[in-house]
Amino acid sequence: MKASAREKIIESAYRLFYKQGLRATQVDQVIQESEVAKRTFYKHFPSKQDVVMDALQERHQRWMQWFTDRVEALNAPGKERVLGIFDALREWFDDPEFRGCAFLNVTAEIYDAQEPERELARRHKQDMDEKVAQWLKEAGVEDESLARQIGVLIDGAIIRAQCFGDADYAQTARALCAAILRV
Amino acid sequence: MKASAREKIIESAYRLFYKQGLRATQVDQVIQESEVAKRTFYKHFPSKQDVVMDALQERHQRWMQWFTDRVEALNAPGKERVLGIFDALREWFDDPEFRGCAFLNVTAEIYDAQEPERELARRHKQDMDEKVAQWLKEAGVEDESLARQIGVLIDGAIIRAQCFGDADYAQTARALCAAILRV
DNA sequence: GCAAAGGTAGACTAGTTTGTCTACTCTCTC
DNA sequence: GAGAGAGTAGACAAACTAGTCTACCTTTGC
Repeated sequence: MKASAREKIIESAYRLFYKQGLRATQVDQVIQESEVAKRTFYKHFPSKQDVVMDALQERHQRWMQWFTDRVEALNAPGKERVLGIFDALREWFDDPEFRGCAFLNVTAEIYDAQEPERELARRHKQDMDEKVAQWLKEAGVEDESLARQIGVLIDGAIIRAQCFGDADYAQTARALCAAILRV
Repeated sequence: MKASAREKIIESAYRLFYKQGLRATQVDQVIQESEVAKRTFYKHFPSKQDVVMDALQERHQRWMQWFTDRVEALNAPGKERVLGIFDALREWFDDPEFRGCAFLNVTAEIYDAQEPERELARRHKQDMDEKVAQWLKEAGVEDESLARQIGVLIDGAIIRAQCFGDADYAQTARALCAAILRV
């Protein structure tokens, strides 16, 4: 069952855009790595931005899936599940491929907040926050401002882990989270 | 007292690199905005990276100065001064020119952690953390892990404010900080 | 068995971007 | 008043990058 050209392109784009960033990755590089003809590439994606958007959508879906699965797989009850977020993050930070949150990177790279990539980044964070809010609710936490606070903790931990290459920031944020949950 | 060509270049580079990012800003744009001859530019800065590094150094110095001054100007005692960090941040977030932390942006844009720009970004955060640690010490807080936690809060607030264009994240992080300081 | 859909190799175009170079001017200081 | 130091205008070279195009091949469903 061979992968279609489109799938191969998305796969390479997914990898390269995350690894190197949007601007630093050339269309030719994506074409080379996906082992596809230039013509074929442009048949599927009329412009670079098209492949960027598709790769980001893919990233969003896969990341949310991983995040949800990983946290729920810990099978921890109530507030412990919320703390489990940071155990999942730690695993991510330890991955040698880890290079921060693709969407925070996009936010830093694209300066115009109106661009569709930026819009997607906001939606990604919103979806993440909603998942957190759901877990909080399931844990019996009423205070709705907590999801927002935990959002700050998650992104703070991600950016610090990326900046310093220090996975322990997951633990740092976990301790903060435990404090506000009064666990 | 006219500004020297070098000063004009640094000033434009400082502004443009922060506003648009490193890769998105062309040397020609810096030259145009600084109203300097191309020849003059290359006499002072043999390559783009040279002007990038100098502009980032400038940014680091000015930001640290602003941060220190602003927090200390609040003239709040003890732990209140530490909380004042987030009041200062709020003012920054409200600035229409605000586009996140230049050094977190660099971290996202430059994927090779060995590059000198990335090294400078780490030093910037370290200097910031040291300042926070100093204020904590002056507030009589013994726990040394707190500076690290507050670092996460600061960067989490910055990145969220940037992503969503929502200055209220300063308040969100402030509340978290108050919780761990038990104020 | 054939038409349509999907894929291929890679030359080529047009525009951009970094950096070089020539030839010249202005303004101090000794 | 002459030479040094700093600056100017902008043409030019070289490399890179997004996207186009021609001509051809391979698989698959009917």
